Amino acid sequence: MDFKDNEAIYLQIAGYVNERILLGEWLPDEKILSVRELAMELQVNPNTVMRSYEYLQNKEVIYNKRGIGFFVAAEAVKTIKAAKRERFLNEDLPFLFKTMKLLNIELDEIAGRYEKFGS
Amino acid sequence: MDFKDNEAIYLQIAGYVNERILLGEWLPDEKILSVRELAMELQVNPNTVMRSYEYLQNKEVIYNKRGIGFFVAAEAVKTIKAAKRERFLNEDLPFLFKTMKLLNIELDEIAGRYEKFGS
Amino acid sequence: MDFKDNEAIYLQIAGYVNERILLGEWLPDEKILSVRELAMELQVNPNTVMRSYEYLQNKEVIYNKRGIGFFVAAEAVKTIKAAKRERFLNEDLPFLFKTMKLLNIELDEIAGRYEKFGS
Amino acid sequence: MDFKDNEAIYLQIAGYVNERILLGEWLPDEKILSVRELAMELQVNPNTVMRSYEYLQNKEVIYNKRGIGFFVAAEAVKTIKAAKRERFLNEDLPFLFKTMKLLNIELDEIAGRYEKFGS
DNA sequence: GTGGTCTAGACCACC
DNA sequence: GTGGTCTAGACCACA
Repeated sequence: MDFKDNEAIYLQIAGYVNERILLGEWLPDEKILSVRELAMELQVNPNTVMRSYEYLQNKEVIYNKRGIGFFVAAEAVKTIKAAKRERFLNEDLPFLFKTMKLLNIELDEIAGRYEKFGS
Repeated sequence: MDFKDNEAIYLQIAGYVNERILLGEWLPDEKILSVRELAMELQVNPNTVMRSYEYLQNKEVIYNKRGIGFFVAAEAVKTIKAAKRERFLNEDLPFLFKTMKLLNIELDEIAGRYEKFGS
Repeated sequence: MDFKDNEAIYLQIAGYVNERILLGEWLPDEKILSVRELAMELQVNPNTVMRSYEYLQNKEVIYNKRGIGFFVAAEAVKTIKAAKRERFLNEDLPFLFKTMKLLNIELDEIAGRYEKFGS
Repeated sequence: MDFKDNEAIYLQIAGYVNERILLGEWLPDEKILSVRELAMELQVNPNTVMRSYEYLQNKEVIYNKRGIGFFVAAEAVKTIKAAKRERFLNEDLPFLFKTMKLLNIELDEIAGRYEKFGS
């Protein structure tokens, strides 16, 4: 994993953890990598990973058992998707529509491109 | 005008200037507000507006006559739209499609919301 | 039994043992659960229970017979209550009064809630 | 200001800021000390103050204007008091009542001490 | 072993 | 000047 420059590393790590949960690699109530382990794996300072975990804990995506480690929250997938949906509907879509009107792009064209869209 | 938290203010101001040009409020080769005037209007530090103008000058949306002020570039509208189109096709659309798949949102739903979308 | 997040688990376990003594479930000079047994019961690492027992031993609530186990001190109930009273008068009450003033809560309201308070 | 040992310094600083707001020393929408300034004043590392400010920002007690500083939220006093009330009613009071029953302390006695309570 | 906190010092974008 | 992020390294309580 390599990091983009325009987003804080700890947020990118949080996103990375989200992905692994969404992909089902890390299951509910399963222990995730310890702060030090993930820091090693990502070649990053443990403090930075710690910050990601704190962030995810606030978002209720992971929880902590003291002295043992961090665990995937039971509702993690639901929580993550809800957050993404929220953002998509309230921010991304309106922006999209506005841009479409401005550039005179119709839904038909979008649909056409959607067909061809693979991944 | 109030500013979002997650984007640099000078970029938001640049966007605001783009809007006024696109809306035809500021016409080609017309002088736009001076740095100080716009700073007053937006309740912002003049340095910040200056930075926006420099940014827009780089993008060839405005140009400068020394000692007089900044002016809308002749091709400003075309330039702005080209940039937006570029970004729309290469970044926004792929993101849209990816998110739709992830959240199980179909084009129908997008279309439905597009109908209701006013402004 | 499940543990709160803001207090060390070994202290919560100590409190739990206190409760059982106060409730008369464990009587003076009676053997209490072994470290391993209580650890099993509470789904906790034996080290942690050991720490609770050491703590209670310091407080003279329980005592140890080497090779046999831990026993409720003869004066355990008196000791526990004295400690609670001490803390109540010197810490809890002043805090109560301070908070009442700050939040404009009168004794009447406290009394009202006291009525409704069951357990 | 000197720090207790059993609570994280950044939380104690957050409490200290809360106090100053409750006392009316720092008013709504007023700029508070910069991270570096408060760090100097309290003889503490700026990172630690930063952490306090982040914490208070999450709690919506202060907000940030980028490049300018942190400001007291308009509803800060209300927010702080609501949080304190919440905790008082749901955690402190039940504990208080339980202890009273255990120690055979009646409300009368509390009332008596409340009279004498000065500060 | 785990997380949690703190310090020191650095660099950056932004206002 | 402001906050924001990151690193390095330390120490601690807890399980």
